[in-house]
Amino acid sequence: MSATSVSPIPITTISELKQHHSQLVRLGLASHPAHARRLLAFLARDPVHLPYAARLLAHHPDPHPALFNPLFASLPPRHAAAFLALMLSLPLHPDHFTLPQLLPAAPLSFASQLHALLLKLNFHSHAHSFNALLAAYLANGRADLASRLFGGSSPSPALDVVSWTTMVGGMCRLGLVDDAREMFDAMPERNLVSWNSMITGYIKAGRFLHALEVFDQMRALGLEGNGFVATSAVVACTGAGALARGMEVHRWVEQSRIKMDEKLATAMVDMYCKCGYVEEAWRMFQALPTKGLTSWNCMIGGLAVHGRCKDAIQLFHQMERENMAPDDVTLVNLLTACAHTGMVSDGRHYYNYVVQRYGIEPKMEHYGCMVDLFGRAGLLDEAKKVIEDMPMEPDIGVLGALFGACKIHREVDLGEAVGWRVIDLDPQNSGRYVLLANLLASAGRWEDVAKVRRLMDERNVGKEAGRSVIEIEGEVCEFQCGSLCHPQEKDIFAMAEDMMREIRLEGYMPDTSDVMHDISDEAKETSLLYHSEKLAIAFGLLRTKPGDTMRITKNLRICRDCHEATKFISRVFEREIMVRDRNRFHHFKDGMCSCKDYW
DNA sequence: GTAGGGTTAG
Repeated sequence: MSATSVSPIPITTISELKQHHSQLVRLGLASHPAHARRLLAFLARDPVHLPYAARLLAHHPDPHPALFNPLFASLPPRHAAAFLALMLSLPLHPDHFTLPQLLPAAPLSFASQLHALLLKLNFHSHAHSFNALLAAYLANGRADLASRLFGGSSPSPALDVVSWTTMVGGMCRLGLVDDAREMFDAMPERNLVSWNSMITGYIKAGRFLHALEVFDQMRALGLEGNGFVATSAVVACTGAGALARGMEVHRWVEQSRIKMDEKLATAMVDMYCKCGYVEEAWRMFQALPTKGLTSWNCMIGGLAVHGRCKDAIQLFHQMERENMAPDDVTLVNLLTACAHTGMVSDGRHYYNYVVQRYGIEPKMEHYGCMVDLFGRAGLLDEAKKVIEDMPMEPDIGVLGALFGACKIHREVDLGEAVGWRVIDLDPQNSGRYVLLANLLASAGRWEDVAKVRRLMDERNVGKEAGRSVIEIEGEVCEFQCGSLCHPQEKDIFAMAEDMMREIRLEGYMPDTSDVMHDISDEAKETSLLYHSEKLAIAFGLLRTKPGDTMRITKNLRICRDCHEATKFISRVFEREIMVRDRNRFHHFKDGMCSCKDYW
């Protein structure tokens, strides 16, 4: 009788399984691989049935690795290890599928046991097993063990392009992007996965310009690329704020045979939003044949960072009309839109509405948004109440939002208390020290400012340097606070000084309240002049003409003084200036900013 | 069946 002659009754409960099993036993079919696999697949779904599965395997007349292998991938490592022990005790040898199934989820100690097994079985030269072991060490944060295995000589491993790519990707994930780059450069052969791994590695490290360099290098070799590489390139442009480069990637995709799938298109929508070209993002979004949840979220979030709160809300309603249910990200984006425009009552309304209507359980980030919404608006008591009433302990982000609000509204007492708490929770984050020092400086408490600075020194927390990127005629230039290394540096400096002199004549007054040094006012003003966005704007003025738009992307938040100065510059020099800071867009035109000074 | 892509407050 053939195995398929028994009609496959659906198995949904354990009693059904037992009935089915006894029927198979009567027919003498219980050991047939296809039936046994089906029984095991059901039993593996719940740990309470594992002893049953173990009995079935232990008494199988002709056990085969193919019966065990599917369990290894579906069971938690602890149970998988028990079944491996059973397998070895039969004794049954693992095959070439066994280790690749076991290794991806293996914690370190299990991985090293499997390493020993790999050597014993002489699977060292089996690329799949060997690469899975490399990946397991990397996944456990052990680049050292992976490197030793990779470079090992006895017995010499079979390295293929996947081994190299596994190392590159794994080291990038561990933050060892420079080591990964060395490996990447040494690769004997690269495929598109390798190129993409290196590009995404730089993206994860926030080194978008390096990511784009690798992308350029790939294209210079005449390689065609695919949707993955294209998406990564677009994401790199998004991170860098490089609109012209992003548009160039867009053209490259259209000229090549790369298919514009939903992920790629959504990445482009995001790129156009975050590079300041919302209209193009909108066109692409509207043209999407199918709009996934992520696409809606991207577009709503894009409107939010541009301060277009009403448009974001309108789009949310359109989303509802098209029967797309929002998720927790949608809610974050909606609340951000409201928070950044001071629309407190709308924020409160949509929070309640979305949570109730769609059954979204408010998470930490939503409480953070609400704290931000109230705090930014100066309703610090409301913000504190959100924290008191939330069902969990506030995390660093929620407290950070409250702290940020204290900084905006110069709430020195509360801010100091929250600031220290936030610093204790995340002592390596330089931004919090700087914020606290600024807050104390604004109250003239120089001794305490010095205390904060000393603590930063003791803990070896460097202040993150301000960096601004400006793209001129497709060329991406980066400026760093306080340092100029550009062929035109003298001209840029002279321009920066001219620029400040001219806007002063128009009424600009330097705002030195954010300078945390106890130095003379003149020295404070000079230190402001070195801010990276001012240098980038000065460079932009040299290279553009009145009526042009400049786009600047910076890594930190724009300071009060730069914000004020840029408003004047936009009017006096007749330029539109878009600045994307860490949080949002500022669109300066005719002496005003799109944020209406609410940020 | 070991390597790679889109959204999220501060």
